[in-house]
Amino acid sequence: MGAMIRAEAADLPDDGAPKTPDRLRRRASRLLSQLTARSDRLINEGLAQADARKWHYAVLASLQEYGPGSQAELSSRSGIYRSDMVGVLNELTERHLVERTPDPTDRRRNIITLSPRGRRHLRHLDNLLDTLHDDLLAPLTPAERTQLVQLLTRLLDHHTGAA
Amino acid sequence: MGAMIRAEAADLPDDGAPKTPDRLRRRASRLLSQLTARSDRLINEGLAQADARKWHYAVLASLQEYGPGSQAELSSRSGIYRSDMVGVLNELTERHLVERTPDPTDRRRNIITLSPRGRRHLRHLDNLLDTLHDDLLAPLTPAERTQLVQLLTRLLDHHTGAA
DNA sequence: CGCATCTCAGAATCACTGACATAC
DNA sequence: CGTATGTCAGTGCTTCTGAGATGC
Repeated sequence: MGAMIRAEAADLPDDGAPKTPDRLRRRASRLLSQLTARSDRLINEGLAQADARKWHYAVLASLQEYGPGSQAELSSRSGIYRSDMVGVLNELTERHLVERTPDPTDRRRNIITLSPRGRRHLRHLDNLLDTLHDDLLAPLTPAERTQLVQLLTRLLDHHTGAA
Repeated sequence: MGAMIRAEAADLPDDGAPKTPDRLRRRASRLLSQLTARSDRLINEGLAQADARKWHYAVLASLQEYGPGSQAELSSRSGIYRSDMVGVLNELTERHLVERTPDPTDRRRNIITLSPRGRRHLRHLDNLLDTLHDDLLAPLTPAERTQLVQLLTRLLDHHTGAA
């Protein structure tokens, strides 16, 4: 039976003896990817109930914060690839959340603007994401949450700036 | 030009005015997934130079810490799906890092054991991962690193236990 | 019989690349 | 001319599902 094998295993935790017990669970890279898997699922499922995806939010929020822009500009703002932006904007225009109009001063470009309906939708998504993050960060105190955000921000800035 | 559009945007940061400026960058879920993308690439590329992948490490380390076990047991220990464990173990046995022998007491099972060569390889991977994590966590002090690990651990435990 | 184990085949998703036409 | 833009097609990887064969 499995129980027997497991019992044997407990008796023979190996000779080479890991320098740090439990090191598998404590590797930051593993914690990050496992937690992110959970987080992504939580966020995706939550947003799906509002007929949205996380890239929708990224684009809408960046439009509200920085104003209208070309698709290439939206790409660098939100971190989506130029090639994937096309599909996201197709979905957003289908839902009449943004408008995609040709730039008269540069006919290669489209100017993307947030529609009134998009603005309303964004408010909805923002509230939705607030509650989803409450769930995601449930075990942490407010102080710990801001600390986590700070630590992650510093790491991300370091790796996006340096690379 | 793009500069013009961007200047206009700065003048019209929008009426609805986001409750929290910069909220896009501060969403924990976004920080997590973006940082994890960087982290995963860093770790994968580093391990590739040792002809390894992160699942190799997970399996080898769990074998050293908890001793031999069936494939199903290794699955739950390391978080890999049973169906994907097959391929990982194929790679590890090809490299003679583990041995896969049928369980005499239950002929459905294989018992996986760490080979001497696997033990040596694991030591190598552990050192490699130490330096990779030094790079990953470079901007943080030792105290901050352990704090990050603690916060992430608590979050992960909460979401694996509850679900 | 129901259940567990190992295995394989394939779906679904995502980050990412390459190439093209058009316009600057 | 070299470069930027929007678009589309397709790769590679990973997570995850489903089903079959064998043995309990």
